[in-house]
Amino acid sequence: MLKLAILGFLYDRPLHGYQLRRHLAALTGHVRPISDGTLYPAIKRLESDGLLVRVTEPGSAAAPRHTLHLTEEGRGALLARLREPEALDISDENRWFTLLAFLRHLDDPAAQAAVLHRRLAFLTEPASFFYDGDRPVGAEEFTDPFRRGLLLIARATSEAELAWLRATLAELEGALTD
Amino acid sequence: MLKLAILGFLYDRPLHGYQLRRHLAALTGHVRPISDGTLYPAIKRLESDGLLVRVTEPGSAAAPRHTLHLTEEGRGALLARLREPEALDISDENRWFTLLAFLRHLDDPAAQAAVLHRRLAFLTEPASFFYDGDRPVGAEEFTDPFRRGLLLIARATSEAELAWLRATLAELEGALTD
DNA sequence: AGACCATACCTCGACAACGAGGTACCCTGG
DNA sequence: CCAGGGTACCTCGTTGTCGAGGTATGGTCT
Repeated sequence: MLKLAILGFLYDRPLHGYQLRRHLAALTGHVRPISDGTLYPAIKRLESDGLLVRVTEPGSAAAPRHTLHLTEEGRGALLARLREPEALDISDENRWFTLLAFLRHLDDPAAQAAVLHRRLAFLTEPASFFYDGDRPVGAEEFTDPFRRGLLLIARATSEAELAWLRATLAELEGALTD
Repeated sequence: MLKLAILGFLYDRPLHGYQLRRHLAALTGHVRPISDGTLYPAIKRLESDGLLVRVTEPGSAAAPRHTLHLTEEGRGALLARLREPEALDISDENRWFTLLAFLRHLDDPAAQAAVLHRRLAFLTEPASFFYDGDRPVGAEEFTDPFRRGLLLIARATSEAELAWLRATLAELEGALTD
């Protein structure tokens, strides 16, 4: 997820580590802050994989800033990841949101629509949170307000997203046949 | 999160590993499946921490089943965790949902209300996903449908949850003053 | 009898993420 | 003049998670 977000932000423009940290903090930070001890090793991994290069800028600020530039390989890696996301990128809320934040980089409405279709399929799949043996237990059956709320919120969330997905798919696919 | 879920399920009734696995699969599995290589070491950790005991049942099924029973310490650990959740339990959707699933075990409406208040405070905190410098960028400003959708869905989700939180808090606190 | 699947449990190596700590510089205010 | 805070980067040990693999038994289908 971190890898995806780093590539996504750098696709727009080169940034140095600290700026990247702030962008990441805005995107996912209020939910799950990323620490330095996570970010910098991740950058190193991406560098040694050849997805980005660090350009040292001697001037300006306190410590020597390493501006991070995506390589062609890095740009390709991002696009490949966006085009064919892993199963977890589709199902996990946090990862899906990260993917959504950068899906615009994929400059192909058909491919974008395909990704949205995968999310649509995931959300319309029947799934329950609780089972009594093999029988799914619905929200109405719970006497405690918390599990009832859990199911209610999950339903409201997925309905809001489904509405958006269907509208956006119609838009994208309308543009295709023009 | 896994620890919380294991303790939560075992609080209701003793289970053996395989049953636990199925309960976990229902609760979080469609979003983020847990593998055996995660579950069994987690059980061992809880055992060596004295939070549960394994009782071997020689009869019935294929392999000897180890039925897992919470100890008094385990029950206490769950209640303590529910009573004073970590910051990530409040902010991270997945972890919050897990917490919500077991909050009924906390047999004290005031403590339950306190936890909901923390989530309420978190959700009403102003936070934006994207910034242009220091200025937060709103949904309306994006031309790409994906970031716009991201913000729209996030808003719808949090509104649904806020409505439920407020209603449930009123209920819980109404019960307190009776 | 043999193949196959579900049940049930476990280990191992690899890796991602974390927090705590450290280094070093600049600027501002007392 | 120097303390404190922001900028900027990095390391290290610990923990959690994963996937791939292994072991074993009971039941079903052919």
